[in-house]
Amino acid sequence: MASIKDVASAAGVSVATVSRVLNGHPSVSADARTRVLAAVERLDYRPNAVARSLRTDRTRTLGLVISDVLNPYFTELARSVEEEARALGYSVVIGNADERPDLQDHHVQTLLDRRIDGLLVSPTDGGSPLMLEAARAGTPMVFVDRWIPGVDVPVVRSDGRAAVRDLVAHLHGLGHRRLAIIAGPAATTTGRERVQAFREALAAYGLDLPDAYIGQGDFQAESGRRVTEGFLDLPEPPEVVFAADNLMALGALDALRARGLRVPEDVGLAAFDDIRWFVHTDPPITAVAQPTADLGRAAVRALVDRIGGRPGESVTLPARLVVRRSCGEPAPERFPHRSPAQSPVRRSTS
Amino acid sequence: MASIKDVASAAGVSVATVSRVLNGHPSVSADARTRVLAAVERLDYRPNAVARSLRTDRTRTLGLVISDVLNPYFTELARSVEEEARALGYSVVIGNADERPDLQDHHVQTLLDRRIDGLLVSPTDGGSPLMLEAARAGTPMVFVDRWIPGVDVPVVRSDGRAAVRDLVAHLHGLGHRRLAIIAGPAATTTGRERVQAFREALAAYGLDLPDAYIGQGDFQAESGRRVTEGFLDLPEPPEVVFAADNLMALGALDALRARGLRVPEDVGLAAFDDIRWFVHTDPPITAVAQPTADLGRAAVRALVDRIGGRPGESVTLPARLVVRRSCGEPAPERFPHRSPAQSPVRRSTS
DNA sequence: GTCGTCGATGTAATCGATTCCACGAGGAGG
DNA sequence: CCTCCTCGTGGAATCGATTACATCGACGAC
Repeated sequence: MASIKDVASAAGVSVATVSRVLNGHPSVSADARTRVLAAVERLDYRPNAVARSLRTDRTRTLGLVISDVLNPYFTELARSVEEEARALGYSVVIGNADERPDLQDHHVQTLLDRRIDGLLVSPTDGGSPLMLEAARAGTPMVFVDRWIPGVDVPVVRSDGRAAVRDLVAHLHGLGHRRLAIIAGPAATTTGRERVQAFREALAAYGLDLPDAYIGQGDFQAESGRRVTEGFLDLPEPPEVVFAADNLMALGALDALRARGLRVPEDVGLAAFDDIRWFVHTDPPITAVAQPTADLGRAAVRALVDRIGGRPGESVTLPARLVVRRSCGEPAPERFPHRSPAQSPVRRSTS
Repeated sequence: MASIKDVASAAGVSVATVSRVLNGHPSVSADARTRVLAAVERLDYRPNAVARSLRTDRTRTLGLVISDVLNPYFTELARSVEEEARALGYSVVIGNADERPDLQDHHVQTLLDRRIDGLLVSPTDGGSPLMLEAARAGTPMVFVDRWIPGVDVPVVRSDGRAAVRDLVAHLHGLGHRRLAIIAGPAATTTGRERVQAFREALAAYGLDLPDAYIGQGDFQAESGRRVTEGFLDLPEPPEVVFAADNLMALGALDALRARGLRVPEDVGLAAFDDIRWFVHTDPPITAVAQPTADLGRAAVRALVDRIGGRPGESVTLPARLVVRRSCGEPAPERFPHRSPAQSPVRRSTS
């Protein structure tokens, strides 16, 4: 592959002049410029980004470490991050942690070794020494979705409390009283917060959240299935199960189906994180929707600010409730001609 | 950040010795080795991958350009690619083309500029000059899922012909005769092949595939919706719609619902590419499942072979049909406890 | 006419690693 | 005792860019 030297000799100038032309430096004669550009064209020359990065100490690359690529929420986040980054002249390298702290550290380490300009992380745990150290060492960093408390790093996330209150109001209005939650890992902020928001919302209706109705999941489908089975084995199973992410909702649905239970007649189901497929599941699933793409964009802007030496602001955007049929209430506008005979009927499950 | 020089002076040796220790070169004294390792530890030293790559001309990075991150098929592919690559000591940089040739070229160019060791591509079109040139210039390259004919590059893909034959047999057995397909872009191999396989399978049953029953989609949900609406407006709409990927199936489902049609009673639906949610859609969707993770692994192995100077073999794995209820046949084993009263009841929704 | 300024250009240092080559010490073999 | 290897080590070149500094010619001001 042609190097800057080849271009220089082909154009009859020095490498300095070639570099000036390529970087838009003003003091280059028109003649030299055209000769250089012609040589570049002729040789199909492309600057070696590796060499350039070594010299300038900037890679124009952002690292994004997400918790799980198979989760549509993160995939949408990744897409908006890449889009915004591209608009700002950066590339994005994605690392998938698969909800495993060791894999997360592997990717963080690899990205730091590659000297990325900044790091966007949705931590899978309470904070690895590696990440804390990187933050302290001054690596430009921004947390997105999840964060690590006590670290001085901007956080871009969504606040689901209002939406969870709306959800509980909705469930309460439908007559449900025994509400359970499939929680995410306690090591994650979103794992804790969603339980907390749910508990507070229940309290506002004088409802309790007993320990038996808090199932410990790990944001993966299999844990949703396992926890749901536990709920169903209780002497008094919950009337509605609220999954703290969409994959655990999928697992919950698997478990309910395996037992031949109907949703919402036998057990209601709701999820945190909305995805397109929820419209077409049987039944359509009521969910708390985050403004995912906005989060991604805001996170990139905050990170690029940090890279540029500016402070980089934390952002919190509200989530909203999307009511569908999985908790009992029909969504009439989607099925305008549905007769009363088809409305959900409450029946015993055991 | 500490450099190799800092380590050298801290350990009282030359940079050459530090480099030898770090790279496991045999001729280093035990004494020097321990001093170097101690200094590395103390300074938290990590080799600068950028500098190393410049010198060695190897980045230990693979580029993966996929057609659409929002498509669960590609996301699963990306995951298995990263996993296998990591096992072989490589990192993966993903570029999302969003089914746009210009974006695809942008990512290919960026990856080449970064001097990735090899490129894994699922081309969105018939072959950009850029990619053809890169292949000709000797960049180690492997096509996965889709490919560009006439280029001497290994292809790792899945053959859906047998599964499509099984699908048509299934549909024919259910009494369906008017079968339509939502095709992918004609510029992609998968776009063409799936239509071709469908047509051949139909021919085996003496069925025709009229032009009116071939809708031109672009592998995105919106096109599935649009094409399906066109089908429904025909004087004689098809009995079953076969979507050439899962996103177009989603769009088709949207369109069918918007018209108040029932699946499969009014119109059947099948899809190429199976995803977990298809089990829980209303109704569960019959699909052709690719061995996605195997494809990803095989592609990485082929690419790493190429990088190592070995030939790198093309691989074709068979897809298989997964029958669910969306074309008319119930899958009883999935709902073992369902009583007759709870069986799907045929009712009008409109 | 001389001097200072400015624009265009080239030379060379530099980034942080790897690696070729030379060199000295020490041991084996004659 | 001398020669020849081998081993451990350091010096310096190198990868491909950017950029500080020096140089040189032309031109305007005095």
